[in-house]
Amino acid sequence: MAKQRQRLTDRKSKVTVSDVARMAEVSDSTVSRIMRGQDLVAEATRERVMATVRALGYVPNRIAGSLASLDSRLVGVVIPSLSNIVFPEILQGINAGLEGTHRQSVISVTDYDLDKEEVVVRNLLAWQPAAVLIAGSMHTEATQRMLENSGVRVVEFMEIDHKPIDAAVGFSHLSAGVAAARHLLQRGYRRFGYVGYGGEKDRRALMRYKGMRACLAEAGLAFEAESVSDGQTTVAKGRAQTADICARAPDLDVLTFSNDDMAVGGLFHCMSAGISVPNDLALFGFNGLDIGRALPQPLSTIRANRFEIGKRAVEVVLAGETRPEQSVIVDTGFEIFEGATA
Amino acid sequence: MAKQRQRLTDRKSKVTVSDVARMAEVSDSTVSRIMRGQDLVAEATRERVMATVRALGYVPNRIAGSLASLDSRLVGVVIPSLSNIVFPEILQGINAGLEGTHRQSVISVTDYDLDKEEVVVRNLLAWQPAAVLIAGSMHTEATQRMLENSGVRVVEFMEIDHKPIDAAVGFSHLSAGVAAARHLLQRGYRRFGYVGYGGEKDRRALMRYKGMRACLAEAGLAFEAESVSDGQTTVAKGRAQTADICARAPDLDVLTFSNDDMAVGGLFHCMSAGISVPNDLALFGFNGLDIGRALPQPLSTIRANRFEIGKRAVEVVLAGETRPEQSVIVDTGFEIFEGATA
DNA sequence: CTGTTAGCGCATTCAT
DNA sequence: ATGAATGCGCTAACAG
Repeated sequence: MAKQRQRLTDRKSKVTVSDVARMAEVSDSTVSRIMRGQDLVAEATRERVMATVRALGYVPNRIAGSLASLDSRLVGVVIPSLSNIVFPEILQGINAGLEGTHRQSVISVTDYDLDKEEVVVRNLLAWQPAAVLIAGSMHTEATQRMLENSGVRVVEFMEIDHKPIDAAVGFSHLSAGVAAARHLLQRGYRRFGYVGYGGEKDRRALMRYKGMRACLAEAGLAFEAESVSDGQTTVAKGRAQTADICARAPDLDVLTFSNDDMAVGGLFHCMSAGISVPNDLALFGFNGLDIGRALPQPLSTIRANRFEIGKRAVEVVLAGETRPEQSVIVDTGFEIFEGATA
Repeated sequence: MAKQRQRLTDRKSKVTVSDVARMAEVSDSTVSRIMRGQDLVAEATRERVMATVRALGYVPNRIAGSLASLDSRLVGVVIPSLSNIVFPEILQGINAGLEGTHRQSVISVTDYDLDKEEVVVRNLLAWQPAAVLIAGSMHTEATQRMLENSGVRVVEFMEIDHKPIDAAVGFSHLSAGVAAARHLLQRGYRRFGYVGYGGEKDRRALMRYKGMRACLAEAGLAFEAESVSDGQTTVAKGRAQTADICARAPDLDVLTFSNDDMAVGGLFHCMSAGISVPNDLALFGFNGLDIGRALPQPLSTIRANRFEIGKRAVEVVLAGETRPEQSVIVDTGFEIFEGATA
């Protein structure tokens, strides 16, 4: 009785199915059916029920619903960073893929820290997600085990240079590095410098670097100077590191960057310092960001499609609830964009 | 019996508190207490239980936990876009503010569509979040009502030019527009052009525009040419629209942009077209993005602190579970960055 | 087409 | 310091 009264006055007290059912003079199940859009209900009752739903401002409790149906409709997403523009782009692809399904993404960020990733994955699995989309292939043993044993679909995205837990969507960063170096060698460059960020933390940037180095080695060459910084990737760092490497190694003929942000900064340094690009010094990025194409000289780079990686990753998990016998690998590829800086 | 056996073989079947309790020979409540870090348990039992937790790979089900405790520990976040870099930056601030608490953010994107926002908010509230952080102050009537009646803390972030439902964190975009125009007038500019995106959809860009226009009007001036595009904000669009407006109105002396992305594109056009900045044409942006400062000529702009907006928004909801009598307004401010382009 | 009956997995009294 | 009982709000058989 007291509780009853409270229900009517306390704005925060939740309206439940039973409240709606009682007022509409039907059973709970009927309300539940209607709310879930099942079509085996009489049009008349549906309308009556919907009217009281609106009158009471009833919002179904998905927590209770998920518990009862053992389906949370959640898709866990684990990314290393939000400050590197490529990850928001992947999130856009994921959202696009999820659009129209009844699934919701829950995003967690690891800051490129594998221990943090472990915590984040544990917390995510606690929500009983229908699937987990996780950036990268390198995890702690515990993370690996949790993901394997969870039984849910797991897509490791960004890279495909490994045997996935369940599925992988992305491209080979090693091959991308090789392709970049080969392209630049073909164009006649011989004296290479490297400007990057993240060091050991961004394994994928490292793989591209290794790919380039291996390709150069085959040609009897090596990077003559390198500049690698910590933390996040920024245009400002690219500019500063380029200034630094130009001072230390003035005779390079091409600078390869871990990514476009850094390369754009490199170009800005050259503009300011009066270095003619690509005649005095050529620049080559990685990612194919929008900004690179809008520069006074379009940036030479390797394009990869982040949006598509996100979208395809979702498609893989939507394709089936259970893991396939054979792990799935989707190669979204990459392509050289010639541009005007190399 | 059959179910029992399934539990042991089927990797997907979940381990529950009861499984752990039975194996560790304690009651469910004891396991529950331990998992929640309550300290009124004997060290010996705790260790025994934790050992079986690890052995079974038990992960507590937060859905069940939330239902039982009526606390989801979720914070709903509603943003219009992921492609505009300012929103990922705000998300970083939100994550930073949430770090260490036991709260998790759940992000939804509206694409600047108020009807979509309504759907998204309804879906979010279904998860019984402890709070909702939502960009902007303009909502449909239904959205407004849902948020009001939800009883949870609601922070509208980005703008503070309105009476909030509960709290607002951000700054006055109108004032920012006025400040920009006043600054440029003081520096002697008289013939203004405007380059923007989003049209009616990005209300905040519109507010800044209106602020500028009002300030110009006071000085007996007006924008002599304008170029506004649809869709998302990109450097490429800024460049194209600047080219367009320069062709149509060659005698302007300053171009104001809806934001830095567009302004950077504008600068790129000028570089390519041999227009001397700021002598032939001055450029003024908005946001204070990293890239603007790394340009050969630092971009003149208004800086606003997105990270802080996210962080402060979280602080407001962490400050208390119930809405204060008086709605809270946090002004994170903005500042003119002189730069070298105006 | 609609109602009844049982849980989903856990947190929370209240005992002991 | 630990256990037993109750219910969070909803969905899923199963009846009718």
